[in-house]
Amino acid sequence: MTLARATLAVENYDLAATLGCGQAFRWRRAGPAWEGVVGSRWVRLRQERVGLCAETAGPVSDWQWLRDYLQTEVDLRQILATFPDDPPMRRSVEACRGLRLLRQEPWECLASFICSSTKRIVQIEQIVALLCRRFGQPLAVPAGTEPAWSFPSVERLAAATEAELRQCKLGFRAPYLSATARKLAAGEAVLGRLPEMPLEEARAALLALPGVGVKIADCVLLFACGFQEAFPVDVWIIKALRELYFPGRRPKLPRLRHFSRTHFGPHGGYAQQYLFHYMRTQRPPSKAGAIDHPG
DNA sequence: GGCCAGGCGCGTA
DNA sequence: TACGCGCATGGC
Repeated sequence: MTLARATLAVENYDLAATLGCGQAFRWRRAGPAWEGVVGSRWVRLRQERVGLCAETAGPVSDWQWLRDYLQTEVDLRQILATFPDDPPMRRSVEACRGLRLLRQEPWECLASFICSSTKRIVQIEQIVALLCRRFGQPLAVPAGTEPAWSFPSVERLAAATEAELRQCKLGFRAPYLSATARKLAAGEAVLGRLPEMPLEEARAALLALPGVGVKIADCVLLFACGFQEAFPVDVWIIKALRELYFPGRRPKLPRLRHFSRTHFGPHGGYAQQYLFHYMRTQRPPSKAGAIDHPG
């Protein structure tokens, strides 16, 4: 089997922050590199001075699919310049200057986040890995590398029983994933059309799917559909906004949602991911209950 | 053993 | 509109 290699030229790119910040769930550290799956290809990535070194099971004549996924052609400085100039935002950007939003495949993103509710990121990664191993297609990988599978298709998960999904540790999320896969398989929504819709229309289409609320819808809009003003509000962001922007005041969720929509600008979702990563890496909870007792 | 995790859906007021 | 609760599962 041939191993295809390329170097994607890019500046201002923090590969570890980008792949490890909880927006995608299929990347693993492998020594100095990261290994994962993009579409139907196994991929190994390594950060180098001139850009990102990429390897896959070849041949590959055109690497645009990977540039699109990694968003290496996006001018990050222009995006960062739109963030609000306040101390929490400056600290968050300083903490991971080259963090990028990926452009993920909508179905994989949607299904992964349906699995995410009240789960830690490590557990979401485990669930997704189990789903891929059980229902995905085996992929070509270099000798000596762990086997890899594609993310299971809508049709395959629609055909899976709830019991089979529960065996992948989905718990109460199993019926949600099953029902959403079946709706999509029946043509009741077309995820590929979401990026061309107005934001509110795309969000409404996602909210019509079982197991999809505002938070998961916004994750799909932001991570897979290119709506960079979509601002997912989860427990980490609630904690971030309360501690960093409203210390000692503990505003309620509707107030925080309004603030998230109005304060962070046209790339608010991008800013959200910086806050999320900052909270998880620089300000991890020192003890249980820290969310309710910021200090 | 209690608490928490990139929530959602449903019942209630 | 805005709570409160149950839902599986695993780590600390």
